[in-house]
Amino acid sequence: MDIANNNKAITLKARDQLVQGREVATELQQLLFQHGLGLDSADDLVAKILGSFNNSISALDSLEPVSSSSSLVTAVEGSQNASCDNDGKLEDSGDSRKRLGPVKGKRGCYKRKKRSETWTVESTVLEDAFSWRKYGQKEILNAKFPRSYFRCTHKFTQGCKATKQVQKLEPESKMFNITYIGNHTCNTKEVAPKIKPCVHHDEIIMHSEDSPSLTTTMKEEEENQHHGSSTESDLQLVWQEILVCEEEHLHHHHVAIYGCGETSANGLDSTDLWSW
DNA sequence: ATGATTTGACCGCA
DNA sequence: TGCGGTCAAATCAT
Repeated sequence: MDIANNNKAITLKARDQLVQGREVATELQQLLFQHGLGLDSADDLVAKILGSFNNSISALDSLEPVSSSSSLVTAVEGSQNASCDNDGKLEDSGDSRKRLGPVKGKRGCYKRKKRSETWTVESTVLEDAFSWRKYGQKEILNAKFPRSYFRCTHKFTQGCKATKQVQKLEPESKMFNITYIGNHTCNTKEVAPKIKPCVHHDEIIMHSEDSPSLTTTMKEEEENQHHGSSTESDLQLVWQEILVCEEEHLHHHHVAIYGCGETSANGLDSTDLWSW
């Protein structure tokens, strides 16, 4: 019944985020210009980012002509209520190695995470500033490659709840879809700074429903506040579709441009991890 | 010896 | 009921 309205709201929300992202990218462009950092590569990158935002917005507009985003909030909030029964207790899903499970000797006795802050990155490299430990891999329906599951190395020592999922996208490309779930609560002082401007993140998408801007993506790790929304997965879907679109436009550059050689704490490397 | 990864089993949710 | 996420024993790497 309300599905159409909901989809429309999601589209509007996605568009809103894109517009904000475009604005911030524009600011970045001006900053680069003003501070005389006019590196050609940086200018090119910003121009591409802007182009991607414009293309995405145009694509959305062709689907759902937009005059204003005013209806967005209420529609989204409405659907949010529908399933937002997050009681907050489910968060500590896998904190204990030995589950206090009711049935002894049974594996997989756990509480599944209901919802936490999630954002998706498409990148050609898997490593980042945090150290991760792989805890699973699974074949995903309709996916060409299995999905790998990582948790923070400090999960048990510091109770860090951050996890990430990594999935290769195309056989011939080195592009990975990396989904980060939850914020790091571990002490990361000793590790590398978060995300540097020259990062390998060719695309950054997020669907943390209330996040003000696409460019705040990686800073999400510093923010623990979260307001649940049932539209998160829908939004992610939208973002990913957008990405696929953009990817077709830009993927030639993506593979070529990045590769700063940054090292990760655990030396994750796509070639090591994905031997297929 | 210790920590990381692999992999099949199991559980929760849609 | 099936899929996706997590657990944990077995195995591998250092």
